[in-house]
Amino acid sequence: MILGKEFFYRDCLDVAPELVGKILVRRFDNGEEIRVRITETEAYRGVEDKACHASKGRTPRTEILYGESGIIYVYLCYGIHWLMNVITGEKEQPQGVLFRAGEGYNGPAKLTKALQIDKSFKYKALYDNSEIWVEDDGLRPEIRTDKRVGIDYAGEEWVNKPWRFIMVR
DNA sequence: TTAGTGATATCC
DNA sequence: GATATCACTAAA
Repeated sequence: MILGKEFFYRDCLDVAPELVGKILVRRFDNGEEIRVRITETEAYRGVEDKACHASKGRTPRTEILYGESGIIYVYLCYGIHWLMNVITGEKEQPQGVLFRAGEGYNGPAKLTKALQIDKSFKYKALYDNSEIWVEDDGLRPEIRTDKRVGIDYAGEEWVNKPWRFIMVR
C-alpha cells in the first residue's frame, strides 16, 4: 500500500515513528527501482523547536516547511550532502520529518546519494508520484527513541528531546 | 580530529 | 559584496 497525502497530514511526532519500517521506493528514468526500508527518522517540530530550520523565521528557504504536507524538502548540508525531509502537519505549521537512515545506508546523506536525491526533488510530492514514494508492507517494527544528533547549536532543551526514531528489528 | 564543500542568512 | 554558519562523511 502506498502512503497517501493524509498520512503526512498529521503531527510530525505521529508521522516520524510510523515512517520507520516503511519502504522508500525510488524509480529511476530507466525504469529501475530501488526499495529501501526506512530504519531511522527524526522529527523537527515548528518554530519553537530551535533545531528546526523554521525556528529562525519564515524565509525563502523555510517557506516550504509552512506549505503542503507530503512535500519533499531537500536541504544541502555542509556544501556536500543532500538531506531529505518530508513536510508534515497542518498548513502554516512548519514541521517535518528527516529521513536519517535506510537499511544498508546509515547516514542521511548516504541515503540521498543512493537514491540520487538532489535539489531537483525539492517541492516534489512524496505521494501520487512516479519517481519516489513510500509503501507500507504491513511490517510493524519495534521502535526505540533517542535524542537527536548534530544539533548542538539548538540548546540542551531541544537536543534532549527524544525525537529520533530507530528501528530495532 | 579534521578537511572538504556550497547554499543561506546576516551582516556591511 | 563579504563572511559565518551548518540536521554530514570520509580519511586518518
